Amino acid sequence: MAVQLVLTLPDGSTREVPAGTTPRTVAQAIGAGLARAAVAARVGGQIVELDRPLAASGPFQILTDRDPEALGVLRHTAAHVLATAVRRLFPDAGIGFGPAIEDGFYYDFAVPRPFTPEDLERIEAGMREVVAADYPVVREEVGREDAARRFAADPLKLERLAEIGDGEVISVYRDGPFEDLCRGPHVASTGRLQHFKLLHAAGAYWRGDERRPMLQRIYGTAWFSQKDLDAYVRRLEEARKRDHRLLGRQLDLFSIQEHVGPGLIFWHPKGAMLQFQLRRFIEDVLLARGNQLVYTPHVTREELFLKSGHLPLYAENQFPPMGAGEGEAEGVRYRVKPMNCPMHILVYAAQQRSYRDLPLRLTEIANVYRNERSGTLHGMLRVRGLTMDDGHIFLRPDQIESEIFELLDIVDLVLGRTFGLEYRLDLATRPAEKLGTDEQWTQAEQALESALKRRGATYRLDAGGGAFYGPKIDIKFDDAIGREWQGATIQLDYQQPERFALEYTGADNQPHRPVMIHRAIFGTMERFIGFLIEHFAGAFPLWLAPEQVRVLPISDAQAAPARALRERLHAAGIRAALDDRSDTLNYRIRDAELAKVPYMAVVGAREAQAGTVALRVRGAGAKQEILTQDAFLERVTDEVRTRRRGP
RNA sequence: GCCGGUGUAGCUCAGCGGUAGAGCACUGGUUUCGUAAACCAGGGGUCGUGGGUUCAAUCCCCACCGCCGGCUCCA
Repeated sequence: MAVQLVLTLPDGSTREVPAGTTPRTVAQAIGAGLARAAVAARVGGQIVELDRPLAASGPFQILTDRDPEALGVLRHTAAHVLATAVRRLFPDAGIGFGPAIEDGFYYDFAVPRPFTPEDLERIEAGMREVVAADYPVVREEVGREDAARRFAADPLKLERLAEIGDGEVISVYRDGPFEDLCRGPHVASTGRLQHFKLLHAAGAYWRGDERRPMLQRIYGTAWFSQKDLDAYVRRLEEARKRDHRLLGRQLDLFSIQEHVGPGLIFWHPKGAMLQFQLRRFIEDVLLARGNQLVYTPHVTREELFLKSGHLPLYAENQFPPMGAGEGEAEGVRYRVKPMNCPMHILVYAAQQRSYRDLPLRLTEIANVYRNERSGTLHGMLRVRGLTMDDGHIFLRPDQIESEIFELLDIVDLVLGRTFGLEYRLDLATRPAEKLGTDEQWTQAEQALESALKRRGATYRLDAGGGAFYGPKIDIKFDDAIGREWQGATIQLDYQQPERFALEYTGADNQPHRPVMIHRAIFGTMERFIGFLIEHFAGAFPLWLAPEQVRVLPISDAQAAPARALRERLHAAGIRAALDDRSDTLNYRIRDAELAKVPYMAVVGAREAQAGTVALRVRGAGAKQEILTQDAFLERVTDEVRTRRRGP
């Protein structure tokens, strides 16, 4: 007589089954429809395949093709199907890892030559054969020696096997001819995979370690329906249209000139206007909150960065020394600065500081240069010449929490309340290699955490992700294609005040060492504006738009009144252009729409007569609105002043 | 930096071992127009750079540079 298990279903009801019953049987007992839609099951907290015998009582849920977790299971199997096909075509291919990832899956292979696009086509066709064969995906638990025998020809798998602890289950999944060391779970058979597509191949270091061999990774995507697959492909296409590199050219915002150098941005007038508006905005915000502007040199004697500790540690990311002769000017080696912190420290240290001066908040929108590795450059999102909105705050340890709280508020004011952006907060704590005492770290981490909690912010814990000099809060966002980038950052630093022997005189008339916070709200103008371009798809809110209004006379007869309207707008501080070219109105409207100008003010005979404008709003199509010039001016200036997000 | 792909006019792209083409953009002219492309004409390219093979290279080979997709790294 088997032991009876009690399963608690999601609706709260319970069901008694003998131990060893499979989820599939339970699903069938609940209903034939559910059994058909079933992909996997959640038992306790764990997702298992449908044919895994149940061993314990507890919460139980059948996952169908409507549960997001089920998609992960399907994609994981898709990775195995991929490996099955690759092994068939390339029997000697070594296998690495093949997980499900967001929107798809990949598998890494050790092969003597990289896959070609033609290989991918053959492999995808091979996958369709594996699907058509509808191999059951069979789980087997094996002993260590058995596993070692099975994967004797796969050194990468053996490496993984050696890491599995003695108490842990070693499981193997087989579909047809292919066997993989794998934790699972999987769908019941390869036939379940129908709607998939291989996307591309790329090199990837084994275990993400650049000292280890490079494997060939094949990426793919898989969905439960053709409709979902099509929607995904469309989503990728839409995302590509928002790419800031494409829009940057189409809207004439910026360029990168090959003969000047990669990663160096030319801000064209329209892009420069974006940056100008953002600078004004952030400087206003910071000045209103007790920051002081400074300007500091772009180059320095190299010793400064030796003292700060950047050299030689950071040398790989710095441009080499400059000057006459062998990297020297008058016998001294100069470097262009990759960071501003030592500069701001010198401003702090230029006079004696009292505890009454703290927090001392120095801020500078500064250009710095970093010799980023060539393969990492990416439009404006990753550059070599960066314009940081960089600030350094010098304070007493007891001021940390309130200052962090204040900084988080500025971040939310700028990113959240002004732009309506979604961003994530990561609390990065002490790494293995660190400087400073454990007490300092504990105090610092607690200060960051309690500031986050006091704000009611949700954040992820990035354990061990802190800098060697202190913990930090990183603010991250996604670009159009879904890649994650770091924008704002708030970092505590105990190290540099130490290295530069910074002091302030306390109320006790004794010298004390201040703590330092590095902070950036936008991060860099390049990355932030690149991100904004993608976020708004180039259709910037009025206050940011390089060109806010375009005045369009219907014919030459309205040239004078149209010009007068443009002058009125200029006088009101509005960036207005006049398009009185001899092209048709339709042509000029199309031109303005493509340039993503927020407002088109059309002036025909009727409007010229009545002192009105026929207003066309970007993206609103032919819907138009007739209003007086006064009303129009008021509306526009009001929207600019309040930094409204529209139109 | 590493792996793969790629580079033809300002942009998007076609082409091919016999020294280059389209659309858009630009310039000139005609058109004066009521909400997403009027018409006609014209100018514009050392085919990324440097070597090599060849009677002849934009095309084939090599190297370098840039770009794209990943990996690694980071604001």
